[in-house]
Amino acid sequence: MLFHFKDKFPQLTPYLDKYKEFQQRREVPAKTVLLEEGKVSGNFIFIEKGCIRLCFNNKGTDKTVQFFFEQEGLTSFESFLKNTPSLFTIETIEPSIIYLLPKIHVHRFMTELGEEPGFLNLIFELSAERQLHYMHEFVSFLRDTPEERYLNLLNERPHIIQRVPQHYIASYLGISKVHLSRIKSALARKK
Amino acid sequence: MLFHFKDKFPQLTPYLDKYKEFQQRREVPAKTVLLEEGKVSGNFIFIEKGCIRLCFNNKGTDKTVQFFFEQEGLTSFESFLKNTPSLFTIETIEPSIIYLLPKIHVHRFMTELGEEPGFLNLIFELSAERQLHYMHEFVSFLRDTPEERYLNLLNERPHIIQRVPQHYIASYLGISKVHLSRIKSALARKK
DNA sequence: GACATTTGATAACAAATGTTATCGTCAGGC
DNA sequence: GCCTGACGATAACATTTGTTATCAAATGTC
Repeated sequence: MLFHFKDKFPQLTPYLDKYKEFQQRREVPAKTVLLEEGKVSGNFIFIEKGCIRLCFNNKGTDKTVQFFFEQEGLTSFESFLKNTPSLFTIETIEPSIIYLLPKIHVHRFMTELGEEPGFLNLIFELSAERQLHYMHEFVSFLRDTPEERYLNLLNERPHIIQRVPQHYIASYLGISKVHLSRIKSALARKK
Repeated sequence: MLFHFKDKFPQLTPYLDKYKEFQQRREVPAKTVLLEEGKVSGNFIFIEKGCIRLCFNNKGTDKTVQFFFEQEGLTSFESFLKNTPSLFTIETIEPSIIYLLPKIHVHRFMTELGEEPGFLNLIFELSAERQLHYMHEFVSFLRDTPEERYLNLLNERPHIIQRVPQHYIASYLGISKVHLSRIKSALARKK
C-alpha cells in the first residue's frame, strides 16, 4: 500500500523512501500465520511476492474475509487502529516475500504527511474506496445467489480463482466447498 | 450528520451554523421516495424526525441496505461522490421531517473545514467507522446464521426492530419475510 | 363505521444448501 | 521413488430456506 502511493502521488516519494529503512523484509513459507486472532496487530504488511488471506475461525470452521496479492498492503485494520485484539488471522496462502512496517512508524508517517497538500483528499479517497468495497460485498449478499457471487468473482477478480485453493474461495463466498464444487460443475454443464 | 459534528467538534459550530441557511426543510409522508435508483444523488439528507431506508430493487424484489433515524444523515454515497447513477433508492418509512443540503454546499463545507486543525482526523475517524460498519455486516454474513443475525440486531440495534416493518428487516437480513417470521416463532418457543 | 391496505403468522410444498463420506489426483517432503 | 497430506469431484442424505397461498389483526382513509 505504501508503494501504491507513489503511483498516485509522486510528490510523496521522498516520504516513502524515508520509511524504507524501517521496513523489515521477511520470506515466509505457505500457511504462515503473520497475525493470530486475538493478538493486537502491530504491523502494516506489504506484499512483494505471494498471496495472503485475512480470515477467522468460527466454531471450528475457517472463514476467509479477503485475499491480498503482490503490491498490496494489509493489516487487521480495526486492531491496528484501536489496539484491540484482532478479530482476524492473517495467513500466507503461498510462500511469500513481505515487508513489515511497525505501527509506530505508520503513525509518524501519517502525521508527517498530514502537512502535505492533497493528503486529506488522498486519505478520503482511499477510505471511501475501502468503504465502498465492503458495502458492495454486503449488498452482493442481499442481491446475488451464490452462483452469481461466484460468477462476479470470476469476471471481476479472476486472479483470485486462479491462484487460491477452492475451499478458501468457498468460505469467502459464504458457502460450503461442496456447494462451490456443485456450482462449478453446473456451470460447466450449461456451456 | 452535520449536526452530529457539533458534539464531537464544538469548534466547528460556526461553520455548521453558516450552512444552516442552505438547508431546505421538508415534511414528507411515509413511503416518499427521496432519491430514485438510477438518478444522481444531489443532496445530503439530515433527519430531524422519522425514519428512512436505503434500498434497491433486484429483479422485482425489494432489498433494504440500511436504516436511518433521528439525528442521522445519509445520502447515496457513491453516487453523491462520483456523480454516477445511484444504485439505491432512498425512501421514508415513517412520515418524516428532513433537511436537504445540496451537494455544492457540502463541497464548499468540506473545503472550508479542510483548514481546521483536527479535521483530517475527524474525516479519517468517520471514514474508518463507516468502513468497519460495512465490514462487520459482511463478516456477519460469513459467520452467522440468519437467526444469529436477527439476534444480533435485536441486541445491538433494538430500535430498528421496534420501529421498522418486519418485511424490511427480513430483506435487510437477507432472508424472506416468511423465514423471519419462522425464526421469531422458533425463538418464542425456545424461551 | 365501512372499506381497503398493510402487516404478520402459518401451512404445504419446492428448491437450495449443508454434512458426511468416499474416491482419485497431484504436489511436496524425505 | 514413496508416502503423506492437500485438494477437488461426487453421491446420498439431512436441514435450511424460499415460494405460494391463506387467514387474521391492525391501521389508515373516506
